[in-house]
Amino acid sequence: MAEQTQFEELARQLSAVGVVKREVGRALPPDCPAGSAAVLTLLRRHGDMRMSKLAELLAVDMSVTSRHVAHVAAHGWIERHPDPADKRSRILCLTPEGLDELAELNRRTTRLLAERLADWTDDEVAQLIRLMTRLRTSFGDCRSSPVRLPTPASEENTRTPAST
Amino acid sequence: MAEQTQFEELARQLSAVGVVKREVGRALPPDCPAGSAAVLTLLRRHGDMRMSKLAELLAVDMSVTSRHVAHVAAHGWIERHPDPADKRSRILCLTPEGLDELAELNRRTTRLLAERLADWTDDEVAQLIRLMTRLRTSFGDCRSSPVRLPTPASEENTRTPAST
DNA sequence: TATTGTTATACTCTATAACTATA
DNA sequence: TATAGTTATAGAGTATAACAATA
Repeated sequence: MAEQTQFEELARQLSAVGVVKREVGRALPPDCPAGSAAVLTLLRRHGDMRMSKLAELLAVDMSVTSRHVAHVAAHGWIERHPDPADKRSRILCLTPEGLDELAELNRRTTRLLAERLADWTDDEVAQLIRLMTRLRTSFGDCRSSPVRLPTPASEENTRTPAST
Repeated sequence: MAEQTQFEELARQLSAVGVVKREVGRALPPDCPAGSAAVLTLLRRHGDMRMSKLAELLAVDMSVTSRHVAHVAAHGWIERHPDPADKRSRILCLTPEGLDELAELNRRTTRLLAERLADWTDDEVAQLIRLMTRLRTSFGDCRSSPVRLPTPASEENTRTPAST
């Protein structure tokens, strides 16, 4: 167990990391805010899914998820198919255009981070990733669990069907 | 230099850490949102200062700083004194009530983090703090530099005058 | 009756621009 | 003319509550 002073310091770090988030956000395309980017990223990582599952992965209320998804769908980056097993549900699927947008997102964020973290070693970045993942796990965020990564090579929309 | 895949993953971690920030935010007193908490914390850490200096430490626009400061001042947690050296400026000073509020903030955030991070070692927390600090440094955030910590024992408002 | 998803409303945080007062 | 700070406005993100459709 760590000391109290450490927890105060960690709270400050959490409060202050917003400046990095904002700068990464400013690097995104103008029509793709951070919420949309998160939707696209999670859909590629976890495959097709329902709204409720996406809300769980985003760790925000489903009403928030609904708005993000509506924005992403309006741009043609995803499609909402009816769920044959439950007519209340909608299955979210990335489109080829969504994959293109995702590639552009990754280009931009990767370029920015590579520039700013040019003097970081591979191991340091890995450690930061590991500790941030663990932090989210400790706060009960299901997104921190390992997931399958679909091969981004295929531009075809061959997502697996939603599991629930 | 780290690999591209790592940067994509780091971008995801930055996007996802919001869930932790939100939960810490929910632990704050209802009349003290995160922005106010940041103002109080920085004033204690760095001592009395002008608006422009606080905006730099917060790493947000001065208009944002002005609103946070107005909220904090309305609660009596700080006072805005005229700067004899420059009539345009205002020197921000923590009040005893502000120190009390700060103590309450620290109690709450510390309790939450101690609960959630109960299985973390002292060293792990220290490493996360170190890496997050370095991350902000790499993004040019001046707040990441080491600062003097005033003795929190005294409840008297004996801040040092602003340096600029 | 419970669950899935959407919409309306409100609040926080942020940035840009216009403005006042002073340097 | 430039700078310190405030205020108005707009936009993104979030949560709660009310709602519709379905289970």
